[in-house]
Amino acid sequence: MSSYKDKKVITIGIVNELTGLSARMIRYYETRGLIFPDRTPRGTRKYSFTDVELLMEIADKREEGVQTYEIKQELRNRKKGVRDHMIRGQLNAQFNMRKH
Amino acid sequence: MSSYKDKKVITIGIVNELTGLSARMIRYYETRGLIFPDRTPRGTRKYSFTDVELLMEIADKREEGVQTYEIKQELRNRKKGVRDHMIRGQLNAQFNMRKH
DNA sequence: CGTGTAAGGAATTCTGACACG
DNA sequence: CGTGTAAGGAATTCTGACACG
Repeated sequence: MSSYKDKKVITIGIVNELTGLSARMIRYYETRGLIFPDRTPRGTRKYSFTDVELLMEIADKREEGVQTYEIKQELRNRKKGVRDHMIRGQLNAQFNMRKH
Repeated sequence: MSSYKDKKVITIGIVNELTGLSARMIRYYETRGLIFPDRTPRGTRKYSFTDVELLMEIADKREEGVQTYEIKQELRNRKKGVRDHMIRGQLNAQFNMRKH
């Protein structure tokens, strides 16, 4: 299910190059619960390409004036959407099993 | 044609974690022409997942006692294989165009 | 040939805080 | 609330070189 896109291997400086967001902003979005980098043994943050994409979405929202808290709500709902989708998938699988 | 796998965004420390190869070895394989990282503006090396995979292959070859020069030959031939494959693809495309 | 290591410097990252608003 | 910045320290990376073999 996961792949290179989800491997957390990008340091904050590179994320800055990729997204245009300052390290300060990137760290702040973490304290606000929008993003969850891994850490190396000594604490350096590591991000995935998925994280980078999310940060770019966050940047867009912020430019529209959306506050971090609201963005967090949206992300929460989106996750719920994914969960529902997976549950629906499971139910369908069970249904199909009984059908045959 | 390219994707996340080919984006050069991984620093040498992370590559070390991922491959188990020492920074010294990783740099050495570069001087031997086996691997070609990008650089940040100030010279820090950046690798792709493809590079990481290649380094693991190189590590295997080295364990078998294959010298870097020989590994380079193999890589050269492999590239040639890719080129031929692409040329063949183009020829086939032209052939098929005339067929119809 | 391939890799380790000590050396010295430059650039990176981290945290907590003050600033503005 | 969101972001910049100066501060001080710790960890990273870089290059050129000596070592062994």
